[in-house]
Amino acid sequence: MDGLTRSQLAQRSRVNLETIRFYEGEGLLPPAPRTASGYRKFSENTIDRLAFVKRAKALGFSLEEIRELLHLQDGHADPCAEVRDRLRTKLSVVREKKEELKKLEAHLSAALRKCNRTLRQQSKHPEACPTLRQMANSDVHGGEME
Amino acid sequence: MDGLTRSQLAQRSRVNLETIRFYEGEGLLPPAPRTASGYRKFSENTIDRLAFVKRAKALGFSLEEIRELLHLQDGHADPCAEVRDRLRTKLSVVREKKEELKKLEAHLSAALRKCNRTLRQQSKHPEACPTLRQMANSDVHGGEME
DNA sequence: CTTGACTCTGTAGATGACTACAGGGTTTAT
DNA sequence: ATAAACCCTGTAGTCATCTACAGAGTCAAG
Repeated sequence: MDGLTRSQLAQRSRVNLETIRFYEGEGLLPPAPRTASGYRKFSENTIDRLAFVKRAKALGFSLEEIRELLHLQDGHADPCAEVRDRLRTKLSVVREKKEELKKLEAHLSAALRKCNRTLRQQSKHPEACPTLRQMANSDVHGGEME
Repeated sequence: MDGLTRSQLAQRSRVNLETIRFYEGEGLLPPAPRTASGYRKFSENTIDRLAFVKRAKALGFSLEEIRELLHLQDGHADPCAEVRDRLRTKLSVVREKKEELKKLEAHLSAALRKCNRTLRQQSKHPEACPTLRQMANSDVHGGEME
């Protein structure tokens, strides 16, 4: 028999049982088809969808934004031109995030190198580790964000 | 006279007035030095620090995690080896996020290309735009995340 | 045909991250 | 020297995102 129950889906995708219902209500999952007695039956690919939501969340997208991404994905066959515009917007957001992460990675790995250097020399003079200082100002772009 | 008032800092870094006090309380900003009458005086680089917080938030880090990043950055001269371990952990988190974003970018730009192709041909047969379908399953890594 | 595990709905509680007062002191401009 | 514009603290309210009941129905095993 195909179709997962809510708790099966919860286990398989490692989200809370109640969260599934919540997501359905929020439009992040499509309304699940029901059995005669009203039990939800989820298809396998709901697992993928939940994984997608999880990943997008971890990248700093709100549920609202994720809903948009999913609608784009579901190809709610709009006047395609509008879809394209939204895609462009999302794409630029994603690229900005990538840039920010690149900077952050650079800061962290520089700090790590410094830290390692210090540790290697610690046999001679213990103490110290002036750790890392300013990794904050990755360019102070006078920019909005809201 | 040097030192920004709370509202000056708020304006310059485009965060809410109250958020500054909140962040101070949460340890995301160091306790600001005060004037004789108890007014806070912020240094210029607090602006950078707030910018850092904003960026990190947009990348999906919680305030808790950001506090850790900042502590690392402040070089609270710990047994350096422990700092290094934390740096490593953060670094791997950042790299994972980068990977996820790369996938997401690929999905979105593929969708965009498809969308554009369709639009270019629309003179002949309007309608259609089977938009994008599955960009969700970027590999179904059977993985945790919490 | 009962019992225990599971489902449903609706609603309330929890957590993180702000945001907005209220009541009172301080500074500045007139 | 008084009003407007700020600052302080403490506390309460808001919004997003879950998470946990409570009360009632359903299903599968013994």
